[in-house]
Amino acid sequence: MTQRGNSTINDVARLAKVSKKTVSRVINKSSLLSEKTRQHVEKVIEEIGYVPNPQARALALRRNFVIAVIHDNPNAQFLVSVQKGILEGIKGTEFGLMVQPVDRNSPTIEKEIKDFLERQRPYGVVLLPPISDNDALAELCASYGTRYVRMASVELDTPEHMVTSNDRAPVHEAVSYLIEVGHKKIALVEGPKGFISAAERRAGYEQAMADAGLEVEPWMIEPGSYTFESGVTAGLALLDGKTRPTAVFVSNDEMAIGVMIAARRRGIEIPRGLSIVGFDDTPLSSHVWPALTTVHWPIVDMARSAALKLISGPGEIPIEETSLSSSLIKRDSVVGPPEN
Amino acid sequence: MTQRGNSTINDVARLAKVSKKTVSRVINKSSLLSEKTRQHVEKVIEEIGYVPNPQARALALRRNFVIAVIHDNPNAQFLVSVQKGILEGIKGTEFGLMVQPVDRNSPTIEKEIKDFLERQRPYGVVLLPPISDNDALAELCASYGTRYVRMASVELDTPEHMVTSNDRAPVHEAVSYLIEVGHKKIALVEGPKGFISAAERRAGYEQAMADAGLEVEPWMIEPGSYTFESGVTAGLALLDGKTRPTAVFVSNDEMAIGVMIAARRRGIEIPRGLSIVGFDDTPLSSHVWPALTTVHWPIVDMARSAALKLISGPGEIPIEETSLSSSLIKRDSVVGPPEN
DNA sequence: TTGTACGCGTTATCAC
DNA sequence: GTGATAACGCGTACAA
Repeated sequence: MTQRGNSTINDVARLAKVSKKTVSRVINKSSLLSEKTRQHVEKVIEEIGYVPNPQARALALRRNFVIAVIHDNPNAQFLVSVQKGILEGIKGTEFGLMVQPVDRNSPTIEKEIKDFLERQRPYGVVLLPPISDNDALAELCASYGTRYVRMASVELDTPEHMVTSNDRAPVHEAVSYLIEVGHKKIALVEGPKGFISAAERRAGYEQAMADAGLEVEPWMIEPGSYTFESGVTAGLALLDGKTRPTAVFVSNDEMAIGVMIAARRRGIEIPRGLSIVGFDDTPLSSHVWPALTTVHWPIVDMARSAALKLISGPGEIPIEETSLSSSLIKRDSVVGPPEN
Repeated sequence: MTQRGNSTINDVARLAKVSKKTVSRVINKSSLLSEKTRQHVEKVIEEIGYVPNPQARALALRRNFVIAVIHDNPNAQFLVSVQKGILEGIKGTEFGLMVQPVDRNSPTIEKEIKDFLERQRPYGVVLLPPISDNDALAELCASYGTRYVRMASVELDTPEHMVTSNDRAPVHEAVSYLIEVGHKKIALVEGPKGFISAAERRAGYEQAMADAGLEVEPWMIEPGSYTFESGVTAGLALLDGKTRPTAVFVSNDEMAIGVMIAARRRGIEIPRGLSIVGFDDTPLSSHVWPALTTVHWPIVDMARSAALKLISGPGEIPIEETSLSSSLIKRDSVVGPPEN
């Protein structure tokens, strides 16, 4: 088969007996063109199967059509949701999506990102949590003239550079819900130290407890790292402690599943013996037994919004997505506390 | 902050009082250079913070440094594993990874891919199942001079264009294992019609049954679509049937989790009441209760191998990854059949 | 070992 | 409306 895309704008110009610029105008749908010329040129383009070379365009325009997501996040569902959202955002445009993982704990993280930026020069990047809270990385992007948007649970930057979810309020709602159905001994499994989202979710928990006049005792709080295993560990610690909680808010779904497993190991039935609320609303959460009550986190929407912010011109502010609020999804992992 | 990467090779040449070509040689580490000149030029590069423009390079070299994964696969864990493998394969190179989803059921799938190829002109693409079995799509890539590698369960193309896993043998092993521990009424939950992997896994099942002199009766086979929900449906159908299986091989983990849920709904304990074997060995499979016995599918290795095939020159054949065989991971979802 | 001149395929300028 | 001509920034023959 003859290889496509081997003809250039010059070939078209020659065959159509017009100038390169005219062909360029046809391609870019310039309005200053006689209908006759346009049709003629389009016919030639069609005939020889010409397609513009994106690399040459990128050079001439001094920009390419690539946006990248830079992350240090091992959670598969989260990553795919983000990619889905960004792809929705750039759908119908010329943009494509690149993915670049980095190592948060590496001392060379800045160099990793630098290298990536230099090698690919994406038009824009979206920074995912937890590395999105690193100001130095954002500045690094800026120093290359690369547009960036940061996804986080707190406003860390100017609005044009941020897509923010409010984690605190929905967690407050979730914990309040536990309190409403009668729980008093409500534990918290935290996210990793240093993660903004972890701090926000903890704040929501503490606030809800305080608002209800419930004291948060030290044994009620277990550390976690957003992984399944850490959820199991935290769950076991909670269940093996002197005092047992009757309910627990777990800072993400994956850990919540871990807590469920821990409960099973101790022969505790959920939700009778322990009510659980998670955070994220990953597909997983409805695939376990019992289905997990959790906070829906609008990752896809956030990612779409981020993409739109990146590709929209400086003037045209994208319509603010108003549905970026999280909400409590009530399923089967919560009931009132056991009588006693 | 002054913006990086705004200086060009000409600036360096002028300041260093050498020619562009000499600078180019320094960048590309040509050996034909006096050490003195090299150091001098490198100093200037350092001073003005010059970094080569990748778009210009791409134009001059007539190739960019992007490889893309094209897929129509909704499974998050699978996608992320593939991305991980590819990224491992291109680590240390100049390549970056793009992601392009397409709609398998859309009549315009060829156009979608065409548009993507024209817009981005990746150096190479890896085609994931199930669309990897579409010869027309592979030819499409070839017609643009884009290198491609197809991931599948069967050799569909020449070795340079294929990364293949053998699904049949490990499924045979898995079902044989069920037979060994005493099961006779072993059901199969199939993958979607038309998927090569589904057919291969079914073949492995049937062969194992035949080898053991066990007959596969019609009620033993339930359709599925690789989704959790279809697993629940298939599981219920199996359990509500006239005859109940004592074990079931489920063609992927997600459906296997669905079958587990179905069993719970019917009050059947796993593995006592029903032994289950899955396929994939996703992290999920060890996060459920009981932990799922399953077939480990070396997706990451396959993807890495695919990337290496793409970026290696026509001469240098990459070392064949020998560890691309799947293997049975025994966990807790299988015991012998109940006595009777 | 280094430099000159030109090509890569497109867009932008500015005159016609 | 249209067309020469010059960027855009880097790589490569070929010459020196």
